[in-house]
Amino acid sequence: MLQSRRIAHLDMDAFYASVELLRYPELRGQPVVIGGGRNATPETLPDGTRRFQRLRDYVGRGVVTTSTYEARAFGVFSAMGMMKAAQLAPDAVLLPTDFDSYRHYSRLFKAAVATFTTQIQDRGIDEIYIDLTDVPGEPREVGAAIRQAVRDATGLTCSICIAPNKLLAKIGSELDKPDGLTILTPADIESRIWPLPARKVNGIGPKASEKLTSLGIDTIGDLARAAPEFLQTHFGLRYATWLKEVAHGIDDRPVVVSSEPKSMSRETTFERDLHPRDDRPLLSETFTRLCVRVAEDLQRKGYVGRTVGIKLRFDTFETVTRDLTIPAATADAAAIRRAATECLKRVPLTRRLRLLGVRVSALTLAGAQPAAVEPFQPDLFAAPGGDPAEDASEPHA
DNA sequence: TCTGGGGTCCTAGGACCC
DNA sequence: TCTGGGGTCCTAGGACCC
Repeated sequence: MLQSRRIAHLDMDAFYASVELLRYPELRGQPVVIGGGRNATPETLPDGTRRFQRLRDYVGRGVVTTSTYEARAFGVFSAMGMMKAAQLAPDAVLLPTDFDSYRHYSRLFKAAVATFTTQIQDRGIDEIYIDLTDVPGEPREVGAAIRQAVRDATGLTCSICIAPNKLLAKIGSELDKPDGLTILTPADIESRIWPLPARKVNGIGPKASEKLTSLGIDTIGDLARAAPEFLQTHFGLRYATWLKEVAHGIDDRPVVVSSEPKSMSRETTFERDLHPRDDRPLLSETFTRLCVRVAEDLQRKGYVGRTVGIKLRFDTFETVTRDLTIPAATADAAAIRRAATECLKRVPLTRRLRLLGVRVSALTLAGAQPAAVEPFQPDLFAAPGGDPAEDASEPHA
């Protein structure tokens, strides 16, 4: 029996928007939306006041990255198209994303938490899991101390849940958001977890929750009460088993302190859909630029990769990928472009393109001596033309 | 008034090997 | 003149997350 664990999930409150409010305190209390990119940078007037762009002035294909709680009151949430958000909250202030700033504050809050323990799992720029099992003190006191340390280091608030595992900690950190501290024990599952929509479980996304709803399963409690055979019929054994476990708050996944990247990619959505023939020069230039950027990312981080892939999205939003594994891992832009071009040849290019992407996966550390490109095989010494048995096994014409 | 960009993990079929 | 079966790699697509 595994020793009972104490796992925290820490989630920064409206992180990007809150960082922007540190820079522009005069926006506090207003609906503010981050996203869209291009040219939403505020203008500073001669008298020192700033003029902000409003959401109503936005034109383009961007989506909302984050919004303040005031903007959310208008129904503006992450991943919503900006044009739609502008309909809902035309007077909201629009700010461009500034990842450098967010990364800066991300490092600050993670460093603050690291003074308590090294058992931290990164979950992106604004959230972490923390294994507090070996950190002394009552959960509520430890949680309060961490939140205070984060606030002292950044001026920002976060929400924390401390629970027996990552599943419950993740669900729980949302329960008293923003600026919340939640403690969950197994005894709280029925009262606090079961009433929640199944969608709140990390791993049950839009597709699965829609299917569950169509089967009459709305809440996590419904899931707990559903017959295992019923779930298995509709979701397969593996997923059904997992659904049952999460409904009962069971999750043994460890807090993973470090991990190696598996892939690196760059992609871009065009401002207008591009035609493979008419816009060929622009497409070609973009293609090269994406290869160069992926190569730079690999080199900067010290990785090489063996599998090169492309991603195309057509004007219909249909998306296709192709990839190719090459003999030797590389971080060279030209080599990546050559392989990506081979991939491109395997896609019929007739429709207009909305998006183009380049990815390198099967990564290894660049410093590491590569495994022999071709594993040594006695067959290598066979006569050209390969295995003689091959001809013998050829079917009769 | 359509839907960003950077990732991870899973599934499934075919090739190929033993 | 019969079609087993396990393991691994490669490829494509899709769900999901932040």
